[in-house]
Amino acid sequence: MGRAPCCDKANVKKGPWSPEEDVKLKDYIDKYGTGGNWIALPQKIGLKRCGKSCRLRWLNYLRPNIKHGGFSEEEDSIILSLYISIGSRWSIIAAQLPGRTDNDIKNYWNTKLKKKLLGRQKQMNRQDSITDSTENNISNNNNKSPQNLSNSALERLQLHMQLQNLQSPFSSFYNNPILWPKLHPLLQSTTTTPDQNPKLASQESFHPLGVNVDHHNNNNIKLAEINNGVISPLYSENVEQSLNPTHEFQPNFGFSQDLRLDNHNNMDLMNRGGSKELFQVGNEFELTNGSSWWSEEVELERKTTSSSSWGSASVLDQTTEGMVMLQDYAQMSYHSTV
DNA sequence: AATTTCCTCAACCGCTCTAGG
DNA sequence: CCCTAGAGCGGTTGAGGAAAT
Repeated sequence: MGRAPCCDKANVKKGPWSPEEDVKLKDYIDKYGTGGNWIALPQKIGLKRCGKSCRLRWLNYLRPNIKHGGFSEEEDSIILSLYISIGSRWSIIAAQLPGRTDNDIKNYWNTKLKKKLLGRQKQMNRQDSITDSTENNISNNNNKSPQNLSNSALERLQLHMQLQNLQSPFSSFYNNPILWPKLHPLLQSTTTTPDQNPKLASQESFHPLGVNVDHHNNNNIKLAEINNGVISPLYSENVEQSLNPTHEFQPNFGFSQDLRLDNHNNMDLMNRGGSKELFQVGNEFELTNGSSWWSEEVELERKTTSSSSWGSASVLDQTTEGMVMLQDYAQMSYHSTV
């Protein structure tokens, strides 16, 4: 029944590593490397440990250039930005922070950073009462209602809203490009900048925690930020790796099935029927159905037909908000269909 | 000073992904 | 294709220390 264990649990030591064990493991890997086989490694060096445990110990603690504790404001900002963008993909977030491990970042987020941002007096917070009721919905049913939104997505929404209101302790991050996350080198080349687009250069404010849009292209999904019209790819991966291929990615937008962003700042909303509507980023959108963005009837509506509406900050903020909700809603819809 | 509660973080668990046969 | 073993990942646990009572 079930999967065979990766090691003989009865003859394996658990719990904290002793200094002697650390030395054995580190010395061996320093000299010979892992040999590409963690499972066999503990036997080779006479450690009564599971191979997975050795791997974890090496990656999270013994590996050279590991930093522990003392997260800087810049690191906080990067973690926050990426968490809002991609959720709890700790390994991806860790890849943007040299010397940090996914485990470290995960612990730091769960124990400190999240509390710092969301506050700690849940029961006294009106928004958290919404959270609580939604959590109950999550645990009490498994229907396809958007109320099944994950805690992660809710947190991300709360964080985004707080940051929109400049209530975040990291508000300086918004005004300081130095603190903005560095893009992965592979993504940098495709970033659209104001230099490349004179129309964008005229935008005075730049909103680094903008919107993430699912960008389908040749089996790649890209999460991009739209910051006052400036499109900055944040992260990409192969759709076939990230999504179960037997389940089609079907954001339940009501009228749209797919959401695309091309290199000319155009966003395609693919209708279920195959036709598509083309919006240029910067057009006005609004969410209908009041403020209950997780409600089942949420849909996106194009407010005006103006194709050159790069307008005021308030319009752009509204656009941003709507798109954030779109993305979260799409993620939720995908999860609920699996 | 003793006890309880809270917090942190290293480590574990179980699942998915991937490569190779 | 299918199966299997190993790697990798994210969620969770629990020991130990700190803070509160």
